[in-house]
Amino acid sequence: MLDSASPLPLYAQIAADLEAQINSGELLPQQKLKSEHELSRHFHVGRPTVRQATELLVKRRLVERRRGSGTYVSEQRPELGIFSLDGTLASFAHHSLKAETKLLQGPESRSSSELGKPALYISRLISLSGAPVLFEELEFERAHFPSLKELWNQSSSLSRLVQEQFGYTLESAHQTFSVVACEQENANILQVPVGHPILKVRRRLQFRDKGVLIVAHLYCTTDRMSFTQEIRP
Amino acid sequence: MLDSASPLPLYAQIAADLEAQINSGELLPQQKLKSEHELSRHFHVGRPTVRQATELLVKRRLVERRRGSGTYVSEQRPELGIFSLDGTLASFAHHSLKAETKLLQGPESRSSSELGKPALYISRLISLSGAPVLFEELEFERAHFPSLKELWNQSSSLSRLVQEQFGYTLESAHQTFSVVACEQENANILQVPVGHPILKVRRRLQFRDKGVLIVAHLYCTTDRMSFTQEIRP
DNA sequence: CAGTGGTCTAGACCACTAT
DNA sequence: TAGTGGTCTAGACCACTGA
Repeated sequence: MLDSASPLPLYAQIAADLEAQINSGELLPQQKLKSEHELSRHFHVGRPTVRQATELLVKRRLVERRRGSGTYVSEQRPELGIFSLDGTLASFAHHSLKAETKLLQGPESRSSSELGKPALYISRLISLSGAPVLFEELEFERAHFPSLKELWNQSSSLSRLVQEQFGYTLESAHQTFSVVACEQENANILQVPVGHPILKVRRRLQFRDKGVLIVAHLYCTTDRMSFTQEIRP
Repeated sequence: MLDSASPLPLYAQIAADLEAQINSGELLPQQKLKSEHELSRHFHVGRPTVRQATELLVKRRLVERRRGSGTYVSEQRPELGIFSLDGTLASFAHHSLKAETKLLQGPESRSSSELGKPALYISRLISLSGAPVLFEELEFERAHFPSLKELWNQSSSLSRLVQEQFGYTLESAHQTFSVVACEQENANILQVPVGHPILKVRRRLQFRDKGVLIVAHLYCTTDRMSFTQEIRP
């Protein structure tokens, strides 16, 4: 079950195990987890180790503890708004909006003006019932994402890719908001008149020990769609 | 030193003690804290308790742990961008911009359309070297902020007021971004032509066990000033 | 009432850092 | 090598919840 020799600490392995049970549906929302004492016996570890594990899940709001009662799977899956840190695409899935994503330019090499280093460029367009609402340009520092072209999958979450495939830890995100007049090229893509005011967001993602590895520009037509974000302190 | 009878757990008391030392300047940035073993002896508690305490400070980025070396006071005080959760005003202070804030309408009672309950209304204008850049309207659920008029202080941080004076814990913030044409009233205030596109942000602040107690509307002239935000996962 | 999570102790071994 | 933080054990007492 658990591997003491693994570089992953026991509590992280336990957390991963519990998370897998939640994701697989073995543990349903509002369902009570085994008590800490039971888990302690089940995994053959001390209770503090179990607590370290559930602590991780509590912080990620996958479970909640109720004193005197038990630990329960959270009712609501964490909802993500656009401009969240978890990626642009993920935020649509939770709103039962049928958003179509179209990759405009696949991963291709480019010299980045913002990263100051060779980069991989991706642009995509997200539409809602046929109307374009969000045009997104992304640049990845190429040296840190060697096999991005192969791993790239249009339907998967970009943030998950970075986290799970490359193992980089997002430290912070810096975003700048401005209202701009839509330029010719973007006007064609977003199907708005040239000069139409749109929301532009410049996003820079900083990773632990790595610096800024990803920059993105988002162009949003807020008259067709509300863009929301949810933040937790 | 520590009070075992206090409802505040020991680790929280220790964290508060260390935080006070940092804020008072007793502990300077980059300075090393006593080792966990030393702190354990000093406070007459077990080392896990000390770790629980520093864990709180690590999460708030006041200190950072370096394995094999020690625990150090963080170099940078956490910086805040506008649209952060820590309030609108605070974000200017860290950018060495001389922003003037003018209270347009003092705390006054109003029925809130958004909160659905009696509210206290405040509006203020923030200018940069004479040019208005941000108009902010705030509504507080009146029943939860009884003495806001008296406690209100134009220069102090609003978020600190809520946290420290009223003791409410911010749970999450929900923000919606849209580009709108400036209406007559706001156009006068922001000194832009009627119909000029501006960034509007609707912000709802949710507090633990209380629900949404504060809603705000921000109107930003992004052509005069960049609005940025920094988020940490 | 029994069971739960919240807190805490007094140790232990390890990997890592600095000297 | 000595000291540090990272992890873990095997207990303990408490306040709280729910039957």
